[in-house]
Amino acid sequence: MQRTNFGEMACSIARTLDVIGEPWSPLILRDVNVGLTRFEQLQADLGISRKVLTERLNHLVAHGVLERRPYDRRPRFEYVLTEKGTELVDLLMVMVGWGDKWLAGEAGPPVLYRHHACGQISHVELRCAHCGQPMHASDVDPLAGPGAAT
Amino acid sequence: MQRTNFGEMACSIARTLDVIGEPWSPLILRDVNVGLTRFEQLQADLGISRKVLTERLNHLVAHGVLERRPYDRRPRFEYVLTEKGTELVDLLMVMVGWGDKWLAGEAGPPVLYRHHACGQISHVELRCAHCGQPMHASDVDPLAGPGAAT
DNA sequence: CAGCTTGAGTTCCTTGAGGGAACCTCCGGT
DNA sequence: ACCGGAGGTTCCCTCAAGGAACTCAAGCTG
Repeated sequence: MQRTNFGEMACSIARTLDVIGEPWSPLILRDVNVGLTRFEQLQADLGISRKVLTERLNHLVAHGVLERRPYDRRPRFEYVLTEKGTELVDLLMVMVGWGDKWLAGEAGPPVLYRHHACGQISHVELRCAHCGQPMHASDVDPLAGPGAAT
Repeated sequence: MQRTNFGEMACSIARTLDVIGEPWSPLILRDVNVGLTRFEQLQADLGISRKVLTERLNHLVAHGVLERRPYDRRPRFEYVLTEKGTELVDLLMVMVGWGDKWLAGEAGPPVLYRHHACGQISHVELRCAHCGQPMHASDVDPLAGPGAAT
């Protein structure tokens, strides 16, 4: 499958997909985020092929999303989120919000989140970083930016 | 490639990936969102194989993200976002935010967004739907929900 | 009416990524 | 010296992505 190169496109969505666009990567980040940081843990939890897991981890490390570091004198490694990777978890939280709302069905969401600041079970909402008002697709106008394609 | 079935997992991230987890789908939604709604337009803009585009569109329609509807007496169709699909665009906006910050490089972001409410060039930020304070991965505790795996 | 055009797919072939299982290697413990 | 476990690597097989050619229906053109 000669996959199209998304990283070259003049689009931040395509570029982001070049980093985590293949379906295992978000699940790897989810697991790393909750403390499943080792190869064997990830493989067992996800049921992913060891070969593919190796590829994904290398890819995520190469893109600066994860950091591979030893945790023993033996050759043992764990994968931890970098700052760049931690900010990607925002994306996961939005996926959770959408999946909980539209795909959970009668059983309800599999996981709930309690917000530290208010102590309530809640979910994320998109706001404008400038004025704090809600900011969805219909609330913005796109303009050509400095990095626009020629 | 006998792909793993993400839809069956008790995880809203995996379920969401089952719907838009393959890398073309977010780009299709992006295009549909900005008015490229017809088969030929999508194919030309994305450079995607016609076969794969057909598969993706059918998949997105089957999952209620897009609606296929005729726009002529001839057999001509356009794809429009449903409410479910429109809410998925939030995910794209978060991807844009991350890509702009971490992947745009020296050229800067390819597209800027002006927020209607304040008129400023801005980007999205995650807030708690309950109290309005910032809500990121480190600000929440996960709890087992009603739909948790047995 | 015959023929052309256009949008929207469908078919077919080739390539290569994902799955799965077996294998390898390094190192500390006994 | 042997065992065992973490962290991969190698191998083969299958099936999805790419790409180009083909089809089909409806309107338009002369």
